[in-house]
Amino acid sequence: MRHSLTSSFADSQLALRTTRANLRGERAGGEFVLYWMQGTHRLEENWALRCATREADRLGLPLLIHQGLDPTYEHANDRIHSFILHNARELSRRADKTGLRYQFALRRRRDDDRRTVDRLATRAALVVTDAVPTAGIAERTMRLAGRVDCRVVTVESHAIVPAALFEKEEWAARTLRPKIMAHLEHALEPVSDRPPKAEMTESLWRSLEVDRLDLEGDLAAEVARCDIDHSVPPAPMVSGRTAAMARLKAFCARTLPDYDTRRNEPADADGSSRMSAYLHFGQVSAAQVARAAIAAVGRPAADKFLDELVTWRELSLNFCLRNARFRQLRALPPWVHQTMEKHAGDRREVVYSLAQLEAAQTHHPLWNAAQRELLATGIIHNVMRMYWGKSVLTWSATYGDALRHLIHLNDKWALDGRDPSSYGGIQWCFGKFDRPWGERPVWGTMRSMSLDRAYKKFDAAGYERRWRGEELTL
DNA sequence: ATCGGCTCGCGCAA
DNA sequence: TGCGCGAAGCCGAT
Repeated sequence: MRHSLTSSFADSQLALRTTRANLRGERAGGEFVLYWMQGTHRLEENWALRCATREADRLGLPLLIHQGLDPTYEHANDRIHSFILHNARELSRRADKTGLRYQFALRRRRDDDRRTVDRLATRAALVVTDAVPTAGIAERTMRLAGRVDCRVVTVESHAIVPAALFEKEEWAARTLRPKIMAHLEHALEPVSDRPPKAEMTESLWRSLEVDRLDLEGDLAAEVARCDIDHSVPPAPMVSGRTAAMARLKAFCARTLPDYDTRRNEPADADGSSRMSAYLHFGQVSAAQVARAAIAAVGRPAADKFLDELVTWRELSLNFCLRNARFRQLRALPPWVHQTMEKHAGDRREVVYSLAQLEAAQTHHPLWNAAQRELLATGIIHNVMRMYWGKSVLTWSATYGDALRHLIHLNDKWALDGRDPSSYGGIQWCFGKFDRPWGERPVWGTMRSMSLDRAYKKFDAAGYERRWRGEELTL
């Protein structure tokens, strides 16, 4: 059964996901409700958009969806810029068809201090935006909330089960799993989406036309004109909802039935869902992915995939929401700190600089293959990601260097860089969510993993061949 | 090929 | 207070 947005189910979800970012009131005489789209780049199953739509209806105002892209975010580059811009083109076309007003502003130069959102906010009754703890979004939101003189609220759309239900930092997957799974079925019930009742007049739409980018233009040329790092080229993966849904459909039909075994084979190009980039930018909702998986193979069969998509993904969100130090060693549990202290002086077999790691110039061909996959595609296969991270842990002068280098490489090159799941995954390599294991040099009691042993477990040679160098095909 | 020990602490049962 | 248990490991004994 489908719920309308006025049902109590949607009401309670929305209430759980919504937080005020300042204590100001609605602006009297505001001309529209502004949804500032920061972290959830979709028009469906977007709780912030639902919130903004409902507020617009309550106030009898039209709704403006505004998305902006600045050159100032950390590692701003062609890969991330073009992934966002190509999705924006699709959003714009879809908005036109569904009666939504969507616009995109591209700030090309760092010295351009125009603040499009501020200007829009001075005419809005209130601002609704996405609640995301990473990628600088929470900080950007708080700065705006302090500057503008109207209400700013944030809405969380990342999780299937509202993150607000879990107030404290979870210890491990096993502590969150039973709680989150108890809510899953209910949380997956679909809610229908409708455009706001009040249409925006053409004159209002035209009067808001400041810095509005023509998304039908040459997007590559737009990216080239931006004051960003042009050394990170666009990834081959096609951005946008259409591509994401096609990939999801293929994955559900072809891979999901044998997911338990195929997921452990990094040489199998179609063995994993490859949804992480789409999920990171919110181009599709995790709930939709989960529903598709369950519809395809049913409940026990989909459980392994759901454990990753729901439990581990939302464990990472909980981590980044509840632990402000999610990018630092400080976030790790006491037993890790004790063992790091004890082994800080252990001799490292090799120490690589960030530049050597980035250039995939280590002594180990399998590690270099994973790094090349990252450089070429913006993705490292799930299984290889662990070996990639665990290896750097032992190849750095300090644990802090290792963590910084991994976060740098991932934030800069990965399409899901800056996602909570990325930080959760990297920190897992340092013992987060894990338990201690047998003590060894450098590793201490952190779980060790050996690249050399990988050849006995899966077709590491095949993976190595696949990412030998020149081949950049997916 | 399989098994246990390595080692910690949460969260539940009692 | 005790006890079971845990993303994917490693190593050595059998």
